[in-house]
Amino acid sequence: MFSKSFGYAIRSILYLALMEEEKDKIQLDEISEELNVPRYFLAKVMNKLVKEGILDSVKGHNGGFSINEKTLSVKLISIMSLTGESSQFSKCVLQLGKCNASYPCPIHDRVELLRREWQALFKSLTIGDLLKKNENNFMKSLIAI
Amino acid sequence: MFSKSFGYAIRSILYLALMEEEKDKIQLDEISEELNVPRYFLAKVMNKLVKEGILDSVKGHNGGFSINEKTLSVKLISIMSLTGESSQFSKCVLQLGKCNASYPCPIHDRVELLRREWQALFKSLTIGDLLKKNENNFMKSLIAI
DNA sequence: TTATTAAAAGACATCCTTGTCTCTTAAGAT
DNA sequence: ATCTTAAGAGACAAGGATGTCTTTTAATAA
Repeated sequence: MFSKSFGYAIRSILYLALMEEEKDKIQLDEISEELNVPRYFLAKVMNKLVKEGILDSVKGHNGGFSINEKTLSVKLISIMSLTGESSQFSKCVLQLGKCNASYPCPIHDRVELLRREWQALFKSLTIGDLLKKNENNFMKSLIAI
Repeated sequence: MFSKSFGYAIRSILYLALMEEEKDKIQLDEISEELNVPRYFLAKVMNKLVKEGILDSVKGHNGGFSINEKTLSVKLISIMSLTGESSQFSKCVLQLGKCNASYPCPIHDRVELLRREWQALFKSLTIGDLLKKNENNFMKSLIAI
């Protein structure tokens, strides 16, 4: 349902946001170690985020990744389309090419309702929203076991 | 989100149920042709359904697949676990191994609500329920384009 | 019993996601 | 200018879902 890339992306962004006061730039090595995420694979995910303008990066000495003015307002749905799962919201559960309100598959209507809720959630939720939940030991919850 | 196997399974079962009055046994060839589904792959899916007792099959001359007394009461969630997507209901969206009500990830709570609805839907819906929607040209909606 | 039929079983290829490694590029330190 | 550092780019491998083909097994017809 949700790819690993998506999870890695969200967690990395949140990590950068939470660490922003301590350091303005954070290296890939630190992120992958702290969050327990495969380093080289994460590099590609981060790269996509940078290209999309969701994060900033600087090469070379004292380089690294950082959030920018846009980051906190990015909606989760944007990150989902980057990592390729937004099609989930439109694909027919029964894998029919043609399935819509006029020619519904046998579960179309019931599934459509729930889908709308998911879509609404990820269209409205931003990175900033997630950070607001940062009451207590939030950082710990980013780390994979 | 939902595998092709799942879609193939549901559609095949519904096809068998709808054709029951015409023929008591239907061959793989007919199903795969009518529903536009890859033949050999479908064979494996059907085989799982038979092993699970959801469908019956007879080998050899005049053999084929058919529904049984159990079929209509089978819940969609059972077919989902056969085709391997029921784990979707428990896996953390951020791919964290440890994510629960006590140690929630940043989106845990909101996702959990929606998940419960999905789970409830597929735990309650049966093949028979889907057939009740068979008001008009339902069969057409089983055929992939 | 033998031939035919159709499912079952198993080998193999393909595609996509994930994961790993090496080389290149660019930024800062010296 | 040169060296060091860290991101970027590209090649490659592993794994699972999907798709294809061949061989085996079992049921019926003859």
